[in-house]
Amino acid sequence: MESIKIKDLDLDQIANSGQCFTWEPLGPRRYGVEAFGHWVEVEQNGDQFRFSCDQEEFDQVWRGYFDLDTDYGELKAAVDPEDHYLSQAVCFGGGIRVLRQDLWEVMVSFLISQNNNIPRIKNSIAYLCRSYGEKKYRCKRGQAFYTFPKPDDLKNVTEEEFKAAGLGYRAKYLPALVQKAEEGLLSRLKAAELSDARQLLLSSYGIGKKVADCICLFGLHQKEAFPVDTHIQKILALHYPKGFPEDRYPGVQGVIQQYLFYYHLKGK
DNA sequence: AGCCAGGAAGTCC
DNA sequence: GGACTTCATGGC
Repeated sequence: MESIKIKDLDLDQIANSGQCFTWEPLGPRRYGVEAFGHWVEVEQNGDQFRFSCDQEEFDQVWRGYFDLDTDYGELKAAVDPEDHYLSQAVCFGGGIRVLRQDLWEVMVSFLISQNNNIPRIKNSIAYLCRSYGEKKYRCKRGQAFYTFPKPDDLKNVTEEEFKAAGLGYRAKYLPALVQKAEEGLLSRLKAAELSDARQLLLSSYGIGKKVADCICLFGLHQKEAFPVDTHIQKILALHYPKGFPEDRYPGVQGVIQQYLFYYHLKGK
């Protein structure tokens, strides 16, 4: 595919934003990305991007995955200019978008993420993909890649086997989630309102408020979800002692949350 | 070496 | 319903 211009997208920022864990760094501003059984290599040069796929796959898979039909410039322009911390955060991480990832992959990834660090989460997920995902090839005679295992691929995996992925005490949560997926949890989540989706998730073993909100935001693309993790807690305590003014950003709180999170994670 | 990690369940009161 | 403890273990 020929080079295309995309605004408000920075691959390095997204790769390090803690919302996706399987991007493979291939070089400067260049990543291999797997989603929905497809593989693509993307390279960035300023606001110019090269996708290794053809136009049809781009329109069918990657335009949606990178959320390219959403205008993030408009959203950023609505940030309160008197909110200096948020303004700096947006300036620092303005190339972050909320990806439209696979729901099941997000559920498992963030179930694993609790009280965990991002490099370790990536290692665990890579292990799960290698062990239980489908092996595919980037192109004819190309290098192999592994898809994220589906619920069916995991239904006979024991807690002990999950521990081999380095999940620690989180391993016991996974068989329970697989079971719920087999019982149709995913389709119910997709059909639910945000508050109902949250409740459904909260009733799953090992999923609490923060993980539920992450799944709503990253897996269901409910951008009003505002996950509060350790980083956001520290930001709130320091910069928003009266609480963050979520009301000012109706429907896009989750995107704002991402700017704040990334700034605290990678900025100073 | 020791602290921390995109927290949640269990156990008190 | 809140505060406090426990939970595995790799990364840095």
